[in-house]
Amino acid sequence: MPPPAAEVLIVLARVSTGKASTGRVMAARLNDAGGSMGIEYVDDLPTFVRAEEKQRPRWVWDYTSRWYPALLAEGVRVERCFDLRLCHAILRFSALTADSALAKAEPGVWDAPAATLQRPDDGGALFELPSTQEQPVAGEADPLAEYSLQRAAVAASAEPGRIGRLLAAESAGALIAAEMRFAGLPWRADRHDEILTGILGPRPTVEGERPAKLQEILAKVRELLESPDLNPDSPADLLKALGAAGLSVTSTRSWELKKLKHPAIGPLLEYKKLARLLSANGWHWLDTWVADGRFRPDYVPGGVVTGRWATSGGGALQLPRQIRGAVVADEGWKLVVADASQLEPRILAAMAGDRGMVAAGTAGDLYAGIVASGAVETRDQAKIAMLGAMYGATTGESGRLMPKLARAYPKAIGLVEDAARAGERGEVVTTRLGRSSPPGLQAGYDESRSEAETTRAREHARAWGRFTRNFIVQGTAAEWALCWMASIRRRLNEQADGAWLTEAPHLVFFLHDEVVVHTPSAQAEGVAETIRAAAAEAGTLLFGAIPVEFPLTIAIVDDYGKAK
DNA sequence: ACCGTCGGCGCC
DNA sequence: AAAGGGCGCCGACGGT
Repeated sequence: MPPPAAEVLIVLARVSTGKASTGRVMAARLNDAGGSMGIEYVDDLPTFVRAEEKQRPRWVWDYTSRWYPALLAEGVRVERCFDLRLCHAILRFSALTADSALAKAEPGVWDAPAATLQRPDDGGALFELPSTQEQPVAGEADPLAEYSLQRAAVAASAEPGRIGRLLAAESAGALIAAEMRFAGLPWRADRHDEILTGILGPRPTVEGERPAKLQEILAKVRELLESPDLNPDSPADLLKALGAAGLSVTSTRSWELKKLKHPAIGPLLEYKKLARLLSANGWHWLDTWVADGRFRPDYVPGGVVTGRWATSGGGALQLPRQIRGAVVADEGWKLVVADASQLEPRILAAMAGDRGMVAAGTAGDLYAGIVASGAVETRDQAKIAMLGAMYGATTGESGRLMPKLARAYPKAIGLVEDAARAGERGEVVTTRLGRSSPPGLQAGYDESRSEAETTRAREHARAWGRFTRNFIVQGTAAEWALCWMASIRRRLNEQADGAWLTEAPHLVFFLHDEVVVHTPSAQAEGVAETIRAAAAEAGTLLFGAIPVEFPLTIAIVDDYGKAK
């Protein structure tokens, strides 16, 4: 199904009279040149959207999570949208649209950070301003006016294709985030409880009491450190006890403690491990975040400056491997777990057009390919050197190995080095599709200041350089992942033959370079192929004909714990 | 009792 | 083994 030849847009805005929201919605139809095709007022939005969706319009609205969850709850999906707030955030800072009226305007309501916006289901209108007669939102919050500003910014851009692709991918991500929350990640509370019980002991009957295994280990630690009242959850208390036992450390970080030789260290590290599991993903987490066999975190597209998603609630992007066994497919269904292997270095190679590094990755394992080229001696060295290049390591083995990489792959390493230098000078850097780093640093520093001030300013500049260095890689990888997911969604939707979202294969989880699709068992193999085809499409969308490969590791499993 | 910051650690 | 990028969440802690 190609998109309709002449795209129709429908801009939605809530209607208010005076202070009260009426529940009515204004729907303004635009042709693909942005011209008005008429306005109507709608009382029953789900019915309207369901009917219009047959013409495959692109819905334009202020904020996807204010509109879409209610539609999903009524059994209505949409194929495409523009999320004006997310797109505004991109266009506001993109170097590709820096000359636009949008970018030059004073900050307004469309620049409000996501965190300050009201929750979608709290009933209030997002940008509602007082008025006395029936009309959409007033003044600068008018979505029609905002849409034309955005349209003009894209049209006048040096790279309208790239920036337009980014806005479409970002908006598709917003739809996916809402759909994933709606569907939920299948979660078996009984399995979770079994895992916790196996590691920590049974759930304590008294609130706040430590589980048996934790209690046991704590007793051992207290005895070996001769601190009967030690609270190991308090870094200050622990530091004091360690000092009294003759152990000199300045922090209680695990990797610092590992260096120490003392009989209490083993049990102490064990305690920390278990205490972490209990506090972060224990029974309290289960009670709070899992309901009706589903975990429904709140995904926040565009929540990270680099374009990565954030989440709020339940720490969905930090699910420890220990408990992934609780993510279990429904009876007769499977989980298809796919992750992009070595995504960021491959992205870097493609962005830089570094044929040597691209070639190193074609055989499968990029790090093995780097070793084969003779740049470094072991796979571990290749990995550490690459991470150092992308994060800006200056010391240790990583810092020592990086120059070797720079000699072997001057274009790829040169790209991140240039990004770092640009950041140090206070310049912005831009991803492949056009997301720019925020203007953050005052350029230069005054050499006439004191030595200490100069040192501090220089260190600050270097830290900002490490950020911009990483930004272009992490940000472009995030764009690849958005295109990948949007393509998976579109393909699954086309194959679903009209079946409702949760009755057909659908995305249930996303983790930067990894997706999980919940699917009827019989379709799992086909889903895997769909995911592979989508990865190839994402590569082409970003890099055109450059022969760079993005190989996937795909597992078809009953539970997420078996995926890796 | 509530709020913001810090140390620590989980994920990529 | 651990220093470089990006996050969110926990308990502890110090303030009000």
